[in-house]
Amino acid sequence: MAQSDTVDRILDAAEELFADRGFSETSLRMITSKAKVNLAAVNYHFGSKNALIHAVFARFLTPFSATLENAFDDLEARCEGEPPTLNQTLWALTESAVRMPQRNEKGISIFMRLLGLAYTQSQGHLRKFLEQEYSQPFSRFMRLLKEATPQLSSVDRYWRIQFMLGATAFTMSSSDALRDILQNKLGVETTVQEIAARLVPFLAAGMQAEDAMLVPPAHKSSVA
Amino acid sequence: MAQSDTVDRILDAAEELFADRGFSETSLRMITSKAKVNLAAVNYHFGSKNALIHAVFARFLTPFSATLENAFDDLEARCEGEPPTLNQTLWALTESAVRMPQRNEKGISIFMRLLGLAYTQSQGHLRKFLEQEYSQPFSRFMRLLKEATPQLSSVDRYWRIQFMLGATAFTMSSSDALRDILQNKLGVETTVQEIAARLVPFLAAGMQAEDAMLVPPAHKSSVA
DNA sequence: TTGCCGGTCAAACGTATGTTTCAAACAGAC
DNA sequence: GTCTGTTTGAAACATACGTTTGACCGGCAA
Repeated sequence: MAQSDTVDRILDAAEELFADRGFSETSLRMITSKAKVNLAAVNYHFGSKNALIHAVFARFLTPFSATLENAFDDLEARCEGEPPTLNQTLWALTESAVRMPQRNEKGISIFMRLLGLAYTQSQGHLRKFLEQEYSQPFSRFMRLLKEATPQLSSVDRYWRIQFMLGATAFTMSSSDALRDILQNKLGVETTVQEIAARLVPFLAAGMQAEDAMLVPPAHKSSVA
Repeated sequence: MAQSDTVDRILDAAEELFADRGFSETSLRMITSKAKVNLAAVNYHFGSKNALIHAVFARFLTPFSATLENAFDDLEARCEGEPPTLNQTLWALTESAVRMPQRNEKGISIFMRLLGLAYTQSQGHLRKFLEQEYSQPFSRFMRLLKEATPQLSSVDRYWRIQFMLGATAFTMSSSDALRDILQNKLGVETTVQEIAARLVPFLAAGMQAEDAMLVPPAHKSSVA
């Protein structure tokens, strides 16, 4: 009943509300009333709303980055010196995300949505916090990407990584809404795992597209 | 000096601040002080903050959707019954965006960033407004995409369109910052047109990737 | 001149926010 | 049981927000 209960209830409520509505649009009063906790508890246990946001991210990002490091270790061990392929690298990332122990069935999509928001919403303090705390697995991922696409120029690779990040962050940040639309329009249920499974081939194909052409194609030209 | 000046100054300031910081994080007082205009002017000329947001979008979205319809008309006319290819359709869109008359050099990236925010930030009123006002060119683009990718299932196509939107909105929305990073890291200058020229092949390749596999690949499997 | 009206201005309104305060309740050690 | 440090509770605080008000200005028609 002591600290851990209140702290966890606050984190649970905050996580869900942040994912639903964003950070600025979620007030401490919404959080504390959803958590059935006194308003002052947030500032008592966390110090400030920003610190609460950091705590929400740390709670899933710290174990996730550990899982991810292990996945990368395994991958590199299996490859015995050969650099892992692009597909392998992307799958190591998505599998680590999907296989994370989840607090409830919405765990993964909340997780993804929060990451998308972190990129999208211009919360300077959040970006600083994430860069300070989790730069290592991020850099390692970037290195693996580089080794998996030696045919790309640095500039091409740079931009294509941005495109991948964008497709991922954007899709995940609105994945609930997108799933709803899909269900209403086509009557199809979708899990986050399936979205990820659709996303990875898209990213891999885009990443390995023919060299970017710097002029529009002639009329009536075909693709491929 | 009369109405138009104040109205435009408010729109200019709001557009830039919204693109920089998001909607909820931008107060009317920030806007009016940047625009050097009295606080009450916003409510006088627009009625409310939400209506101002709508006006900001309408100012560039209305001419853009007209330009886009023309580009699609031209494209379909040139194709004489044959459905335009995916590459042609994507180029028609990007060219329309890039060729729009811009108020300043940041015009395009602000434009893109706002579109990304509209999708990402959970502003129900905005989504409703955009759907009501601009459903026609959007539906037409969707139809062209569908005809250009008959091999895809509806569900695959739906998700891949989301991935394209994400890569585009995300990249363009932060293209200023990304360009700066690129210049510092690699010493390369980049224009929005060049980014678009890199983006289109990435999108086309991703859109036409092999069917999504719903399980991770076996170890050490290659891509392509 | 007079009257009017679209536009601007400083000031205030009511509300919601994050944060702080301080007394009460609690737990565990002695 | 008493003491001590920690956690909760209701209330208040200061601030920022979107919006409204009513006085004021300037041009223009009558």
